[in-house]
Amino acid sequence: MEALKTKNNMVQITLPDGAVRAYDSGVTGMDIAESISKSLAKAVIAIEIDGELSDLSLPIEKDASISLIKREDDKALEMIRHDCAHVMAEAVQTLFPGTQVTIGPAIENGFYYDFARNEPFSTEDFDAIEKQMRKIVERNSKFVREVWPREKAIQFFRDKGEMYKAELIEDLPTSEDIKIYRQGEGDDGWLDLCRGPHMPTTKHVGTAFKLMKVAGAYWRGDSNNAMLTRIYGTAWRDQKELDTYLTQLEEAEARDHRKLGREMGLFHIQEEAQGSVFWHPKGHIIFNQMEAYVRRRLQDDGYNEVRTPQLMHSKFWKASGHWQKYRQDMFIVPDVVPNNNEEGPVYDQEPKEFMALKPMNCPAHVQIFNQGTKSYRDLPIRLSEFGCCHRNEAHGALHGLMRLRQFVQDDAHIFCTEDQILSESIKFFTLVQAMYKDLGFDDYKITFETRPEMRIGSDALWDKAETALENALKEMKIPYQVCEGDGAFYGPKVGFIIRDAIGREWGCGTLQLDFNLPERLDANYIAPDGSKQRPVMLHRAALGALERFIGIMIESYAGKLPLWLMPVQCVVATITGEVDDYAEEVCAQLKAAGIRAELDIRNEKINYKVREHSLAKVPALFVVGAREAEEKTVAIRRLGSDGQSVESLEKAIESLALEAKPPY
RNA sequence: GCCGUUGUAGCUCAGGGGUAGAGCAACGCUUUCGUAAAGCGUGGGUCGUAGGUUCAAAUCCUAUCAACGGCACCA
Repeated sequence: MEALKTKNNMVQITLPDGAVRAYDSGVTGMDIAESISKSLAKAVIAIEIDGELSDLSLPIEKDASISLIKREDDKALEMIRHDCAHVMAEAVQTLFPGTQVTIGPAIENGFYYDFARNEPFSTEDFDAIEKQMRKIVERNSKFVREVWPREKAIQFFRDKGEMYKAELIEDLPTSEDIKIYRQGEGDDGWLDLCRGPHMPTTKHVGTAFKLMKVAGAYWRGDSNNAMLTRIYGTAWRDQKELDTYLTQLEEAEARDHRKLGREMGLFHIQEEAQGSVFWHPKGHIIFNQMEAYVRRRLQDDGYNEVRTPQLMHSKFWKASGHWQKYRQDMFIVPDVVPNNNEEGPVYDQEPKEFMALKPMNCPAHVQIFNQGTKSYRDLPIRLSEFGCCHRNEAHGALHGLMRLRQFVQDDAHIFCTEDQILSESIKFFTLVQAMYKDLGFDDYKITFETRPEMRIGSDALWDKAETALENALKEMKIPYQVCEGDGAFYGPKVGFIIRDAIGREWGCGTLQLDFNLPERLDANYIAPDGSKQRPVMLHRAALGALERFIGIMIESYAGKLPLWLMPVQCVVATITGEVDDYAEEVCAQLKAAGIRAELDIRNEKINYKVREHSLAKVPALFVVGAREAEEKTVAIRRLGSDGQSVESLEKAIESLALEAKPPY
């Protein structure tokens, strides 16, 4: 390519294919598009300048690499959604005068906008709002970007009664321009404070959007502030994409673990024990299998399993700091024997001493560590427990198996020296990765969460802890997301996050580095020089709460769990009553081979049995009729296939038993 | 905890000021049948709970509880 000379008033624009063109300084994305082709100018909706999305109308005043974004590009989705939020806000303010606007970002699959209004919206308003939105889109107004003086902007919104917007502007850093986007004609056009960028006109929003739900949301995410009304919507490039999304959503809702749990007879929750699970026989098989699996993994990774008290004196929780931070969410009981009468307990004296159901296991594990004298030679000590914990979670937080008041963690605490932090962390990350792979999860997010505002321990200690933990992550070369301020009150935290059927994220595995609790609970070991030293404590759970993990697995597998976890692995179903004896023999042999098998010799047609067991998600159906009994075979029908294969009984059992082996 | 929605048989849902209805499931009888629902019959609910209005409430009102969707929280 011929080298281009840069003149003072020219900028060099590098296109995605590497071509460099010179334009007058102040050239806009639209100018560039027009200079390339008319059709491109028609299709383009935004420009990426040095990797940052911007308005097509923004003048470019220095050399840059750019890429023109068309409406069909993936990157356009975010803009369609953001613009759609603006269109919705205008629609709402048109239909409901007096409603204040606050913020309205694009989110995954759509957008939302938070409104302040005395009367909350209801889904019955959606039709009218959507209709108004379509009018605004059809109006095809330009999105015009304006930069206002700060004071004018504040005054303008105050005069309009938009106190939230005025507050937002006041809090913007003074270095930042106050950008206003107008989407109507003239001075009366609807406008909003916005960082941008936007597409050229409202028409680009298109028609593939739908309002989804209303919800409450606190102003600025703070529960001390006013509650606003949030309207969620979804928006796509075309109707087909929207339809696909809505269908997916419907299918995902059918995988809801609460629905499947009931249908498959796994568990239930009732209001007399809200937030706690009644595991039914079938569900408890899954629970036990998971626990056994974890136990095998931990045993081979050098852990020692323990079991500690449910109720412990409050002094431990005070010493650990949990009392100070979490006592509102703890189940606390007086440490005296009351007279229990019809109404409840009666105390002769006001109780002064208290016990608490353990909300977590760490202080108990420290008590075990503290028994006897520990030498540096003993470290690391890894104490594991299927710890049953109780937390009095807020009502609104409870969610099926995902968020409970009573749950079992695959918890463990590793007591080690500072030198061992890196190797122990890596050992744990390796274990978690192997376990998630075993269980069929390769899509999970890893977070690195740093010191929160409410915390114990000195900043120096936190510096040390955060560096050590982050180093372990870096050493493993795993991509992770930093979440400032999200750590535990005693130390920084790595989180393993998995999504449920409809995309909600749930924290599962975790590793927390803690220099604080050993200090507070006076844990120590004898160092090589004979001095007493504090061990470091690693709090870790691979799956987290077993209940939650099982819930996620149910959703992820749509109830069709791996064979080793399925409560009923095989049903032997007869075609006629004449082969009952053979069917019983088949079932007995399956059980002898370690398969969880059931017999179905009911007087029902085979079609009926096949349908019923398929709906119950029985992974393998062994059908036997006169032919099979005669030949000592079974007709195998596997869940999800509509055909069947006939195999000798021996071979069928052998291959099923092999498949039913747990992954570890 | 906050905002909104919902709460009728085991499940899915209809109804709606005059004293409860369907399908599936359950139970009984008939049918012994070759890969996703055989036929007939029977039983089952005081409509989340507590008050109130009314001659009369499941239906209207109030309170309350729970579930659901978000928000906040999540050691």
